Amino acid sequence: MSTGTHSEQSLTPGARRILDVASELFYWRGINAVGVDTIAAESGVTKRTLYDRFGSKDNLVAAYLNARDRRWRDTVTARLRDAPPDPVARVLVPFDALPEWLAPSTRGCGFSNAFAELPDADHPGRRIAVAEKTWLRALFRDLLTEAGAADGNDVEALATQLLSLHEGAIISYAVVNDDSAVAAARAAAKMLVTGTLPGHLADQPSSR
Amino acid sequence: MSTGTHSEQSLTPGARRILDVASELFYWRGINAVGVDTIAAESGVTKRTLYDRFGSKDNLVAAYLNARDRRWRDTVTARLRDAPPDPVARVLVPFDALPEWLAPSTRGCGFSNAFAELPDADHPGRRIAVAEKTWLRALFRDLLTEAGAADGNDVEALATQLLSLHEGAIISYAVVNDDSAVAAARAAAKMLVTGTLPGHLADQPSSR
DNA sequence: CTGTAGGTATACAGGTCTGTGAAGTCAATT
DNA sequence: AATTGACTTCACAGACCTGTATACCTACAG
Repeated sequence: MSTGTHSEQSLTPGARRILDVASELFYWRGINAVGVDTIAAESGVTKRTLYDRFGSKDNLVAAYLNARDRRWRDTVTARLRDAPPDPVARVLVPFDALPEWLAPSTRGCGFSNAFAELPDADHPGRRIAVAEKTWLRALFRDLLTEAGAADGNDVEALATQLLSLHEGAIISYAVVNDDSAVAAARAAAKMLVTGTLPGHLADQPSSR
Repeated sequence: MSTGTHSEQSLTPGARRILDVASELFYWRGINAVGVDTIAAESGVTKRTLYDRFGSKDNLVAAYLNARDRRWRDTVTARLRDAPPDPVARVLVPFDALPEWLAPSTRGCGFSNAFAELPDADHPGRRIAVAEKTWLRALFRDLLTEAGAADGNDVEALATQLLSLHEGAIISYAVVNDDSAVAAARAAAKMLVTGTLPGHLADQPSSR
């Protein structure tokens, strides 16, 4: 029992600190490079407490990715809520959220990194990483549909293209250290969207 | 001495086997998840030999990435050599090389993965990963220039966009398991290139 | 007053990690 | 005949890994 199912804010103070410290260390040093001893020590907590709260390192990794996933989705949906109604602009919202999300980081995307570190398809952490990208792709698809794209191959292909641009921008930014990567990817995304959508300005609420 | 500087084909049979095995294991299981004991055993070689040939695990990691980098660059340049002279098609060659390069893999890009696993900026392996992406971006820039793009911001931004599409396609393919990701990214790249280049068909050998 | 939850401290089991040391084998070159 | 390169076997250091066990402390709720 213990953790995993609820995963809510029902964390004890110690567990909260453990998760915060673990998140920081997992992201910056890598999941496999950080041991539970370090996490416990850095949290001001004994290893016993860590295992009482989280059960295993794998669970802690999953909790880290889950929390990160929720933060990311909340960030995007909040920006969508406050975004202007222009449908094309809304499609680009995930790109607008990126600079703040990536901050100064040279560490790239925590989910892609986790994917790289967890080859086991059954690892709960890997599943969360996959779910995050799947969610983002679905979000692009939905936003495109709202923007008046006809259902069909075009929407699917365009959603994939936007996802690729998005993920690739993070890599270009982190690996090649290209500060303009996100803005460039956003511009490319805009071009693709306006170039593919049928009503090129899509002002009227679609043809349905 | 020993390894690192020459890095050529001057490998002893044992070293060759070690490098082959290590490459396979590092790619599929992750660098930090594979120990030298496993590599030595799987190579039919003692740990002593491994250290005599490569000096350290970090060196072996660097050798792995170096070899992979060379294979990738050779693949792309060979395809460029055999490619038709159409300048736009030549820009897309790295995308055409992807399906064969990624094969059935669900493990994504070995360099991005290494980047995720090696947070230390001084690690020789990380440098190689960065160099690979930097090279690809420069290649896109050069191919765009040959395609008649005017020097300036456009070329730089477009090169970044192509790199992002390229890297993102690998992630979409590996993480989301989207088989069409590479083709979609290629189509997007084509759209961006033809939409941005001045001479929209760029048939004449540029304006210089 | 008696549990229970959330801790603490310490020790340890059983393993794996990278890396080295000492001594020796075998084949090819010089 | 001597040397060198490639390699083996075995042992070991010293650190780190995940995970558990024993025992105690404190605050609070029924």
